[in-house]
Amino acid sequence: MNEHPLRKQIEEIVKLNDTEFDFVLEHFQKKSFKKHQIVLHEGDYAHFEFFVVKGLMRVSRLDFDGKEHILQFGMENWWITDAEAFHHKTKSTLIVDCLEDTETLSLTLENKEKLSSELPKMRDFFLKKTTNGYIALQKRILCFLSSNANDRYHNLITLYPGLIQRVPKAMIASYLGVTRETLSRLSKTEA
Amino acid sequence: MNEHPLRKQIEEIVKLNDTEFDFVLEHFQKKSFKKHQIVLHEGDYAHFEFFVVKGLMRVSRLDFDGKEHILQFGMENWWITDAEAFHHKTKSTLIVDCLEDTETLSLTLENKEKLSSELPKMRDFFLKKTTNGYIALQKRILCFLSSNANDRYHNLITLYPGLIQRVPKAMIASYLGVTRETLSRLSKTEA
DNA sequence: CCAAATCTTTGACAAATGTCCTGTTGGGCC
DNA sequence: GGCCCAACAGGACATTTGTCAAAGATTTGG
Repeated sequence: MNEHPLRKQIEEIVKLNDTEFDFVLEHFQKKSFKKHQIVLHEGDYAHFEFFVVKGLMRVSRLDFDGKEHILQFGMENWWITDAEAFHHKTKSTLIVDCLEDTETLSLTLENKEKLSSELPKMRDFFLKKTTNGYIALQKRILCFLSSNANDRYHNLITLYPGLIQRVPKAMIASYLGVTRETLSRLSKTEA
Repeated sequence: MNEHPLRKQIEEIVKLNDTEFDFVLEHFQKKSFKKHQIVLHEGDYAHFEFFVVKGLMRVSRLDFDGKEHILQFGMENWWITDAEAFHHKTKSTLIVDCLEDTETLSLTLENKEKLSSELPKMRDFFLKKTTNGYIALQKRILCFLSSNANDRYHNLITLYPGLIQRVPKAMIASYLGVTRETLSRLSKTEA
C-alpha cells in the first residue's frame, strides 16, 4: 500500500477518509532544501513547522563561544521547527538546517490553527503529538539527570539506531551534551 | 477580584462564562494531601493529573542506586503528574509526592477527554498548555547542553525565584543534575 | 527549651569530562 | 591521480564534578 507518510502518521491517531486527507494536504506547502541549506536563521521569524518527508534536518543553537548545541534531529516523519519562535511568533534563537537533501511539507501557524478548527480531529492529532513530544523530552531530561555520557550515548543508539549511521559523531556528541573527544573515548572505556 | 486560580489560568488562553467554568469544575475532584505524602507510587497507574491550588509537589525517579532525580516541582497553578503513565495508561516509573501540605484539583484522563470534547475551547487550552510545556522542556534541555552547574543554578533562580525559598538545596541539586556538594560549592566559586 | 533529625558546608581525593594538540584516514572534487 | 577537507582517534594536561567522611548549622517535634 502506497500510503502517504503524513496520512499514515495522522491515522495512527485519528482516522481520515480520502477527502479529509486531501483537505489536510491543502494546508501544507511542499518545500525542498539542499544539504547544508539553512532553513531558519537565528533572528528570523519561524514561519513554518516542517514535516520531514525525506532527508534529515537539525535544530541547534549557537553558543556565545561559537559552540553549537543540537537540540533535535529530524529524520523522515519527524516534525521540526523552533517551537517557541513558531508558536509565539517571536524571533528565532535557534537555527534549522539540513544535513541531507530534504523534502518537507511545511505548515504555517495560521494554517495549523485553521486546520485545527475546520477539522477538529486534527486538533486531537496535534494535541496527541505534542503530548508525546513532551513525554519524550521528559525522558531526555531524566537521561541528563541520571546518566553519564556513556549511558546517554547507548540510550540514543537504542532509541534511534538509524541516526548514528547518518550523522557525524561530533553532532551526536553535541546532541548528548559532551565534546566529540569524550564521545570518541567512550567506546573503549567499556568492555 | 477573587477569581478561581484555575479559571484565571484558563482565561489567559480562552474566555469562559460562569456557566462554562462551573461546567469545567465539575470534571475535577478536590484532593488534599499532607506533607511527605506520596500521591503516586512507582508501579501504580497514574489516575490523575493534578492542578496545584496550594502547596508544593514533586515528580521524581528513583535510581538503581537509590539516588533520586527530580524531574519537576509543582507549586501553585502548576500541573503535575507522571505524564507518560497518565496519558498512556501505563504503570508509573515516577513518584509524585508532596513537599508541603497540598490542595489540588484532580482530573482523570477520561474527564480530560470528555471535557475537551464537550467544551472544545478546553482542548485549545490543553493544547496551548502542552505546547508551552514542551517549549519549557526544550529550554531546560538547552540548559543542560550549554551550561555548567553554576549557570544552570542561576538560571533556575531567575526562572523560579520563589522555589529556592521553599525547597532544600539538596533537592535543587537533584533537579539540576548535580550532587548537593557540588551545588554547595558553587556560591563561593563566583565573585 | 531541649534533643533528634535534617540540612548544609567543607576537605581530601577519585573519576569524568573538557581543552588543546597532533596525526591518520577516507571520501569528494578538480 | 593528487589535493583538500572533514571526520575521527588519541595523548597530555586542566578543570569540573562525584564520592566519602565529618563537622556545623538549622529545623522540627515533643
